[in-house]
Amino acid sequence: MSQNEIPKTYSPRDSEDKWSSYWLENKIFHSEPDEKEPFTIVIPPPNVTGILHIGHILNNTIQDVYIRYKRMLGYNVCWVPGTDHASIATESKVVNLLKENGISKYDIGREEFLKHCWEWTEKYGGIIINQLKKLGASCDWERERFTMDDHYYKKVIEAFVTLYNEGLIYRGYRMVNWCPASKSAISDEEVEYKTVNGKLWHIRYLVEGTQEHVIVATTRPETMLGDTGIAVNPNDERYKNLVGKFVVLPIVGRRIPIFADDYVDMDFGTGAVKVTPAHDVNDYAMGERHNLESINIFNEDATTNGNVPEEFQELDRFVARKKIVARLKELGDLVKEEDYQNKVGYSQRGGVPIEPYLSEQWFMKMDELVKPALEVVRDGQIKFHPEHWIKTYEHWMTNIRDWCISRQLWWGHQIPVWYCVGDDHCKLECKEPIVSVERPERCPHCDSTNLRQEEDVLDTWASSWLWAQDVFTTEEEQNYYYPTSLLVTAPDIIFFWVARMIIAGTHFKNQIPFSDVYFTSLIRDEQGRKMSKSLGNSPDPIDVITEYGADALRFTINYVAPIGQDVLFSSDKCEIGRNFANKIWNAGRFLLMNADSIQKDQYYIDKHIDFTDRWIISRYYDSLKRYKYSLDNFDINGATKILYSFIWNDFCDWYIELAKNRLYSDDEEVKVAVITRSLNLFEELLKMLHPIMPFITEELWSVIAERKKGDSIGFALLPEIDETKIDAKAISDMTLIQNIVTAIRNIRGEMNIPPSKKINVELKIESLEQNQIDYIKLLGKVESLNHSADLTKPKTSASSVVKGCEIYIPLEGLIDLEVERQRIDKEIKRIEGALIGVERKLSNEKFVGRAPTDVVEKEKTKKADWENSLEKLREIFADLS
RNA sequence: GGGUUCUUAGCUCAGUUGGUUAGAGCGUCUGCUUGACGUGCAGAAGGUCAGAGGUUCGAAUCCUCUAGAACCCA
Repeated sequence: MSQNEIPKTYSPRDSEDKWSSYWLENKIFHSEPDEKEPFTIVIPPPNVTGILHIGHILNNTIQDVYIRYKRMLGYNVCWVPGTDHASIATESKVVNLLKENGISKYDIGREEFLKHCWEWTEKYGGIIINQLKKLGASCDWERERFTMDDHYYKKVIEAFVTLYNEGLIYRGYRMVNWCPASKSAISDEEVEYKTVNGKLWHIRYLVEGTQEHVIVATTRPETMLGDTGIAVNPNDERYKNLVGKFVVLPIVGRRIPIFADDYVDMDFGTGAVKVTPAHDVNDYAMGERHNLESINIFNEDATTNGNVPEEFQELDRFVARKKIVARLKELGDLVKEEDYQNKVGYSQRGGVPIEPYLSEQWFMKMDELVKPALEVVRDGQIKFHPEHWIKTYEHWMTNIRDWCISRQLWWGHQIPVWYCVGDDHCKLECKEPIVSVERPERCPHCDSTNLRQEEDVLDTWASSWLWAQDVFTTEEEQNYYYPTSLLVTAPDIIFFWVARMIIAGTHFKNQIPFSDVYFTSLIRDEQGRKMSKSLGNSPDPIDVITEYGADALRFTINYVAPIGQDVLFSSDKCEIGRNFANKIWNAGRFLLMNADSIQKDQYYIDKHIDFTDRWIISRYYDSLKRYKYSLDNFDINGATKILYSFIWNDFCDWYIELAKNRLYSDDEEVKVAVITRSLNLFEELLKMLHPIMPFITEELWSVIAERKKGDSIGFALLPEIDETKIDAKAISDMTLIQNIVTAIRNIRGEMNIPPSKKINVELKIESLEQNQIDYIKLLGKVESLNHSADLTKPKTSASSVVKGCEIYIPLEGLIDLEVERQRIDKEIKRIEGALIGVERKLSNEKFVGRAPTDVVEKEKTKKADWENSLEKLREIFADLS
C-alpha cells in the first residue's frame, strides 16, 4: 500500500460498517461448549421496544471489553444477548396506540390485545439489538433470547408453581402501591420519591355536640371523603378531653371517632391527623388497630367513585382536590393554606403519583428466600465491584418486605392459577386456587370444566430474575455455561434485578448465578444532572457514533468513567477517542508507508537491536502487565489510560520518532530490522487495544499482514508477560536521552529559538555512544554535538543540568542573559526546596532508625543527586553574573 | 431521620498495601506548513490535596470531628 492509498484522517464510518458485517457474516462470536474453560456473560436485557441510551453504551462496552479480553486470553467466551418484554412499558405503549384509534383493550379482549403487543414487539423489537451491533458488541447473536420465548416463559411459570407449592407465594387483600396510569399494582422498588412543592391545608372538623373544633393538616384534602377517624397522640394534653368523642365530616356529614394512637406526631401540623384507612399505609395500620371502616373512594384510574357525594363523583383526584378545597372555603372550614414541600411517591413507569390502594394481589414471601442469597455475597462467593455495594445489598436484603408480584396487565407471564367458576356442584374447597403449569382439565373438587385463569401477569422482574440460568436451554449448555462469570449492570437495579437473580440462583439451583458483579458508573450530563427524556440532555448514542465513531465513543466513555462514581458526559468529549483513533491510524499509516519501500522480514526481528528497541519492549511488557492487572481487577478506566499513554507517549512520541533515524539510514538490513520490529510491536499493541476499540484495530490488523479469510484480531491471543524483557539498563539509557532532549527543547522554547534554527550542543558527560548522539541530534534538532567528560562551559551559553549530564548551548548573540539567569535561578530554587525536605528527613534520627533501609537509601541517593546538580547550577549562575 | 459515596490544577478526573519534587486529558499562553498525524508537534504557566485535630519517623492516602455535594432507603 502506498501513501496516497491511505487517507490522512481515519474515517470510522466505512470501517465500522464493514467490520460489523464481516463479524456477523462469519459468525465470529458464536460459541459452543467445548473443552476450553468458559467465560460467560448474560446481557442485562434491555426493554424490547426501547432504544439505546448512553447508559447502555457504557454498560455494554464494558461487557464487550471483558468478552473480547477473555477471548484473547483463550477462554471459550459466550455473551448471551436478548431483550425483556417490559410488561408495563410495552403495554402502555400499545394501549396508547389503540387509544389513538379509539379502541380500549377491554373492547378487543385479551387475545386480540396480545396480538397487538406482539406486532409492536416485532415492529420495534429489533432496534436496540441492531444498535448494539453498531456499537460492536460481540454477543453470540445466534443465542438471542427474549423473556417471552416459549422456553423461557415456561421456566417462569414453573418457578411460580414451585414457589407456590413450597408455600412461598400467597394471595392477599392488601394495600399496595397502585399506579393509576397503568391501573396496576407495582412493587415498592418501582416507586420513586420526589420532592414536590405542594400545599398543606388546615381543615376544621366540628366536634359533635360541642362548639369545639379539631383542626387537621393534610396535603391531600380530597381524601377527607374517605376519612373514618381522627387520631391524636395519647399524651397530647390539647386533645385529651376529646378522645372518644366524634366529629362530623364537612361535606360528607359522616360521624367519625376521635381516638388516640402513638403513631401520631404531636409536633406535626396541629397534632391531630385525619385517618383514611383505604388510601394511606399508616392510616390503614391505624384503622386495623382501632377497627375503623375502610372506605375506598377511588376507581382504578384514581377517579372518585360512588362512595363519595354525588357532585364529587367521577372526578380525577386532582380535580376533586380543587373542588373540595373550594367547597371547604365556602363552608368556612378551611382554616389555612400554606406552602409545603413534601415527598410524593411516583410510579416509575406511569410517571404519575402512586395511590395507596387496597386490592387482591399475589405476594412472594421473602424472609426465608433472601437468607442464602445474602450469605453468598457476605462470604465472598459473589464479589461486588466496587465492593462497597455489598453494604447497600445487605441493607436491602435485611429490611425486605414481601414482594407484590402480580400486575393488572395482560402483556407478560400470566399467573398460572385457575379458579373454579363451577356450577351447582361446587364445594367449599372449590374456592381454593388451582395452581398448575398446564391448564387443568377440570376442578379437582367438583370436576367442573368451567375454570377461569387468573387475569394478572407477573411483575417483569419475576421473570427476568431467571435470566442468568434459563437463557441456556439444554442441560449440556447449562452445565457448561452456568454459573456465569460476570454480570455488568448499573447500580440502580441492584434490588430489582441483581438481588433477585441471586435469590433465584440460590433457591432454584442452589448455586450462585455469577461470580462477579461489576457495577458501572451512572452517566450524567456536564452539569451533573441525570440523563432524562424530559430534560432532553441525553445525547442519542447513534448520532454520537455517526459523528465520532463507535470506537471513539467506547474509548471515551471508559476514559472518562471513574470507578464507582458518576460520569459527567457530553458528546464533544468523544474528541478524546476520535483523536486517539486518528493518532493510531497515522502511526499505522507511517509504518505501512515505510513497509511499502522496506520489505519486512521476520528473520531480522532480533537483529540490529539497540537500547531504544529494548526500551520500547520494556515499556510494552510493563504496560501489558499493568493493563492485565487493571482489567483483572475491574478497572477499565485504568486500563484505558495505560493504553493511551503507552501508545501515544511512548510508542508515537518517542519510539517512532527515534526509529526515523534508522528508517532513513542507508543500511538496508537495519531498515528491515526496524520496520519488522515496529510492525510486530504495533500488532501487539493493536491486540491490547482491541477489546476497547475493536473496529480500528481490526482494520489495521487486517492490512499490516496477510490474513486468512474469516480471521479476526479477536482470535489472536494476548502474549504472556515476559518480565525478563523489562530491561533496566535500556530504560536508564533511554531516560538519559529523554532528559537531555527535553532539556534542549526546554531551552529552545524558553529562549524562543525556532525549530527551524539548528543549534550546537556541548555535553559534559562520562560517555556517549554514536547512536545516542544521533538520537539527540534528531530530536533536539541539533547541528553539531560535542561531548566529553571534562568539558568546560562555553561562554554565553544556555545551560541545563540533568542527572549525569551537563548541557550547554552556545548562543552567542542570541541569548538574553537576564532570561537565562532567571531560568537557572528558578531551577536552583526548585532543587533547593526539594533538598530541604530530604535533609529534614535524613537529619531526623527517628526516620533513619525506623524507616525501612531501602527508603532511607533512596532518600540518600536523592540528596546526593540534587546536591550535585545544585553545585553545578550554582557555578553556572555565578558565571552568568 | 438512617445508609452509601464524594470534596486533589480554571474544568473533568488519576493517584494500588502510608515513603514521587502530587500526575493526565481538556482549557489557557508561546512557538511550529519538522517527509504519519494541525483530530498534529514542541515548550510553559497553573495545586498550602475542603477545613480542624489525631495516629506515625513520615499522611492526598489511616482515624475523629466540622463544612459542603450527590445518591439510596424511610
